[in-house]
Amino acid sequence: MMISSRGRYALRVMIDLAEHQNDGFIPMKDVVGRQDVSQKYVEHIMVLLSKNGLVEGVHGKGGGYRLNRPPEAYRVGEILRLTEGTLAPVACLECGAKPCQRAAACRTLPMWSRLDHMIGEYLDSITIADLMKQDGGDGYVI
Amino acid sequence: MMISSRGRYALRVMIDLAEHQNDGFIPMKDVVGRQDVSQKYVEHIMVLLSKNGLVEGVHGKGGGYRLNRPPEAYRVGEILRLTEGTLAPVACLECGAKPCQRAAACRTLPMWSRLDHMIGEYLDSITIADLMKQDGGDGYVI
DNA sequence: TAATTACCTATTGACATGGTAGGTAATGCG
DNA sequence: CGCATTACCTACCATGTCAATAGGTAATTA
Repeated sequence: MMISSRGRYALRVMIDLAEHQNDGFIPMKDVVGRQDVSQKYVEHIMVLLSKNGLVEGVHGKGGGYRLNRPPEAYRVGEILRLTEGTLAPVACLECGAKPCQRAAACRTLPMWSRLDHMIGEYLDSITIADLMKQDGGDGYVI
Repeated sequence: MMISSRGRYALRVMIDLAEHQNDGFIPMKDVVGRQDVSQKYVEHIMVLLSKNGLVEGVHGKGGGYRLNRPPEAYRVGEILRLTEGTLAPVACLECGAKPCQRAAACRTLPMWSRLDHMIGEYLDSITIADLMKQDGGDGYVI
């Protein structure tokens, strides 16, 4: 298993914010009520999204969070890389991994590398706007 | 990160056994010496592979492990599903997961489902025989 | 001033991972 | 037979992450 609750919650919150983007700043209390996730846990995630400029947070009454861009300008890959730390399928491909001695002779590295590219390209091809449609954007629901 | 050392070690051992498939039963001591992994840890993995019929183990002097099939008859996906337990990118797609209440309305499920298919199909398209070639079988090294 | 809301720091319990320890059982060889 | 060799078994351990909770502080509005 690759994507943890942290990343999945982040996506769901972002979609929820996108669906209410015309309502000004949305308090987390509302989002959490709709999405049925732990408020205290989501708070941590929001700090991450906020510090990295994906959303803007405003304190106090009438405050909450708001998207900083239109939904079609958020790639799923970007959000997941931020919340998960990496999307690499194996440790040796993680950003900042110590170089592997065996890399040159490794029989499996090309496979991992190609898998990494596939996953990254796929998740970068989808935006929050795509996820607002139930079918994920291509009309085909599995 | 999706594939742990357990799965990566399993693949490396299987490749090593494939490369020495004409030498009869190969003791783990030899494989571990070549692959530079923990013998005690690999022992656990071998029991799993053996119990599931991927390899055959023979006790005593002159014993060791041997592949039960030709290398081209092992799909990487099969080995990884066995050692990792699942290849699903999210918990709700794991085999035996409790059904999610939100599935019907879930905005992200189609995406996860498609990603799951992509990963599975890719890893099932590669065999141990492919991995014995340095380039992974398509002549293109990233 | 009070209510509301984001944000901060610390802690927790559960679990998986990677590995070690110390055996037992089977097999071949001298 | 006895010994070395090898797979296999059970148990344990250290570390880290995950998901969540607790208990605040700071900013903002009414």
